Amino acid sequence: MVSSKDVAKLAGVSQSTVSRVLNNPESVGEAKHEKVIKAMKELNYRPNAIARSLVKKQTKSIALISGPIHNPFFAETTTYIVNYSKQRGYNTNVHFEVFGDNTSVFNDVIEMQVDGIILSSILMDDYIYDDLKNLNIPFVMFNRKHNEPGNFFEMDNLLAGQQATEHLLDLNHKDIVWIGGPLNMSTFYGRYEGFRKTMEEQGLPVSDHNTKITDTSENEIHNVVRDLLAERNRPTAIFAATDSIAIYVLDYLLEKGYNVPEDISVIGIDNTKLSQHHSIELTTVGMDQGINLGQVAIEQLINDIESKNQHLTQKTYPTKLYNRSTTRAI
Amino acid sequence: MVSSKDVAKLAGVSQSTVSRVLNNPESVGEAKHEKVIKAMKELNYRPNAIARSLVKKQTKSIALISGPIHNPFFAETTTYIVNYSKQRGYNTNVHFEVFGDNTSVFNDVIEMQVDGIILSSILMDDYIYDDLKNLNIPFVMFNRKHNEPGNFFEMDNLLAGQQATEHLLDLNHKDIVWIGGPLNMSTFYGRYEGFRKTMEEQGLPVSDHNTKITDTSENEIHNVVRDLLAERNRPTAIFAATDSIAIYVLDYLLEKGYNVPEDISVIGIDNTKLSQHHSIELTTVGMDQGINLGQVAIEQLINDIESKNQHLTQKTYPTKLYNRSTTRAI
DNA sequence: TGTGGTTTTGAATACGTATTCAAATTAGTC
DNA sequence: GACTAATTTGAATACGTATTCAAAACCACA
Repeated sequence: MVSSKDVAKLAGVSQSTVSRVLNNPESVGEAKHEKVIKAMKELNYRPNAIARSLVKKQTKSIALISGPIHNPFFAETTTYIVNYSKQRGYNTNVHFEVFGDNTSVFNDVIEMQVDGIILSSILMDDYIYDDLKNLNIPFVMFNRKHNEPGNFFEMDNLLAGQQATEHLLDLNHKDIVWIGGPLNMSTFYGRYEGFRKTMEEQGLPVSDHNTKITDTSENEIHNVVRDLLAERNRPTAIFAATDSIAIYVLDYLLEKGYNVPEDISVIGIDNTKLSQHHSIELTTVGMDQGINLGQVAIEQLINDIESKNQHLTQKTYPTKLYNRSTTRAI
Repeated sequence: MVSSKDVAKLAGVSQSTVSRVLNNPESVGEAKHEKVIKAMKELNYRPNAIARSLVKKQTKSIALISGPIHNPFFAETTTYIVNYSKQRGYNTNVHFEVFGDNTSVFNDVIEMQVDGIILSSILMDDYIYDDLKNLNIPFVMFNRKHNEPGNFFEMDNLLAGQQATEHLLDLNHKDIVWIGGPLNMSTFYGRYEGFRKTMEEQGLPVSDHNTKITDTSENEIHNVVRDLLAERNRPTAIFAATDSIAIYVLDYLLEKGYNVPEDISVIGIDNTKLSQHHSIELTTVGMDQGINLGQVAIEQLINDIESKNQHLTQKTYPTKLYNRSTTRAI
């Protein structure tokens, strides 16, 4: 490990001067400047970011706590977040949520002294929220949010749930099953409430019978669908709370020889890139094209980090139906 | 920022003792131990990982330089790598390759003093290889490799290229177009060579006419396919060098009203999860199910970091055909 | 040549932790 | 109770950088 001291010795200057060449080149004289540069090259010197972080009290890195990237929604946001952060000079520490308990993830993040945190993975009532606030470093939530106020960026989940349900109702479906994740995640909560309210407005019952809570894994989705198909009165439509779930549902239905939408309609939410693929053509609900929640959130986060402004930013984007090929009237 | 000094003061002990409670609890007496623990809780003390890294000369973090995760292959490897590293106590710094020039990515990585590097994104003749070696920290390559020897994990790309080509030849295709990325990436090079050799063994010509080099972006793939379809003699089969490319090709063909495989056959390589989806059923070539290159590579890397063993590990896994629904005889 | 002001430089210090080394305390034995 | 051995503790130092502060060097001008 060659340090700035080594460079200093070789160049015949003090370590301070080496440091200045790096951070304040115009403040050092022509002659020494050249000597230092030459010595750096000769020794192949690389400044130690860890040491710099310690003294400057900023690591130039952020933590991303993301949902699983087999879900194309999170693949898209993660890509944007990592690349944008790099462009702004920040490294990204990526963590994937641990379903059910993110405590250990948060502990890692906190010790790493990141300059900011961007997370999609928080529960509405997550006790971790207080820790996060006490850290006194900027953090933003995207996709999901917490009950307490904070910076967040989300789609209008309630509206999305309504629109998806209305679409199915318009197509005369009555036996609709909602498949989603835990209701203490704001996305699922909103999408479920949209479903429930719209159904009940039409006098249609919503109960355990037609709402299935899962951990959103492929396996469990398949199990749920298998059970559904085994019932005497099969649903005519499935409302998957995310595109990712919808795509698992489709996979299983097709595998078992069902035709979609002839035998059963499927709708998702998110309007991911994959849902648009012409092999899939998933009917879904999503925001205007071009809005990437990861994008707006990371821009906000880095601006917050650098300007230290403290006012909250909360955005809830409207949604609309993308009517494609996996739903039809009965 | 509450430091170990603050804890020490409150507990009435020295900072050394606080440090020992953290790292060597059995070496500190009962009474002081308790006092320290209590003070830590009271102050909500969190050790500063940056400071620890500086003195211990290890950051407990690794860098992943990955191909784009819209390619499901990389989504799968990234997931495994991040989760496994965490389990072994390492944070993962994720970087996505910059097509054409990864210099700035490597600079970031080097300065961050990571304990190891795992990368899929290196060119066969990448000059960065020397820098990497000179760093004297463990690194492993997966998927792609460099000309110089090093730790790597790959599929047998040459074999894969042969098998895909043979499959198409067996189906009587002669007008086959190969679409891939730059040939200085070992994956594309091997897959292309497998294609070229197999074609030429059958006396079929391989030239610019039927080999299309792209940057593998959706846009450019679409452009290539558009041009192909516009030609008087359309190819009867497309050999996409990755599943990701194949899936873009499929999308475009379907969008333009073509039927696959009736109008044109498409084969990929990688056997990604997505290729197995029943909406897609992509014929492809891949390794035995269950082998995740990211998995074997990250296990090796962390073992190398912790044992400092220096012998090379090089694995080239055999491949086989996964005959699904996007190819047929003519 | 001398004065005052400006620029360039280096010594010293801080960041928060782990660790070495020697001092202090405790335990164990007769 | 005295001595030795074992355990527990704290002071000092190191890690590699940025920064403060004062000294040194340079400059312009009379």
